[in-house]
Amino acid sequence: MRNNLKKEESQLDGIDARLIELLYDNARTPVTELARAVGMTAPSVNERLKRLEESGVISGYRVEVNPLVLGYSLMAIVRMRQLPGKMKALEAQIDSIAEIVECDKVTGDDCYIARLYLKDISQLDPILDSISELADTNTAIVKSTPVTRRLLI
Amino acid sequence: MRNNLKKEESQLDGIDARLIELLYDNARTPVTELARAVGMTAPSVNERLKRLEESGVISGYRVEVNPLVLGYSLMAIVRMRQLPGKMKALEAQIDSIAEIVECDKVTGDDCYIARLYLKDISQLDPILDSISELADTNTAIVKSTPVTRRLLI
DNA sequence: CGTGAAATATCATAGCA
DNA sequence: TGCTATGATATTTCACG
Repeated sequence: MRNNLKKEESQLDGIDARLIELLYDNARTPVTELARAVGMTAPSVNERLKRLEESGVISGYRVEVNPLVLGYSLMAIVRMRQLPGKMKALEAQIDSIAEIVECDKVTGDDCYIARLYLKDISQLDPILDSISELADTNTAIVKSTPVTRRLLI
Repeated sequence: MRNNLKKEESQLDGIDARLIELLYDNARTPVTELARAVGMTAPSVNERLKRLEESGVISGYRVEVNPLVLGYSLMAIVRMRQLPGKMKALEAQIDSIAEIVECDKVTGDDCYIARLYLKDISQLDPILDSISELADTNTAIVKSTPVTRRLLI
């Protein structure tokens, strides 16, 4: 994985866009099948994928795991505002909590917004307690997901 | 993709967990290479993957695209509270905005929390305007991402 | 950037432990 | 559940337009 990410917009042609859509649907689709779908040969598709990877457009291929099936029946979104002088400690604490799968630092009154999976609601309190000396928190439980993470190209 | 998702926790053995980690790192890793990594033969790994897919633990394999390289230089998190009687219209509007790549409906004062990509800051106002008759909004710009979406198993 | 062809590697299935 | 064996596919490289 190279590091020559372009900051400027690298526009995709129709075929690259289609390849990415197909790989978003199933990242393990064989190159030959991708080639059939876009009306090209396997080697050309292979080269296109290499270019997309090396230019940084494609940053990876990831398996997607269903947290529900693993017993994580709740998702929560926790907004945090660190207490004075506690920023680094808060970030370390956030990083150490495995149930936090994502966290952004943002402008505005809330400083951090994190996404959290829980096996049941009783897990929430200990986790929030472990943060309470570092930040004020505000927790929302996810009831449904009108837009599931989707592709933007 | 079958639909026999188990609601109860289906615990992974060490090998399944390792396979998922390897596929989280690179979902296109050939089965033979996975097999080498876990000290098994390709057919057995293949069967394990099938089982993980059919039990719903693995819900898919997705390409990951770097929005920065495509010119989306800003990420924002928008919290929304729908105005009376506008819930369905708001959900439809949210769904129609391609830049919103994710949206959750949550408990609490904010009803919806969405993640948004922007090519530049001037794109923000038109998008918020298109929502303003359906919901009150509160927007935070992402400054950094202390925890990038990570695997929970 | 694309192709065809050939060498190498991988996948899928079936039969057995 | 796992392994070996095997035929069918897929990937990769290269010479060439």
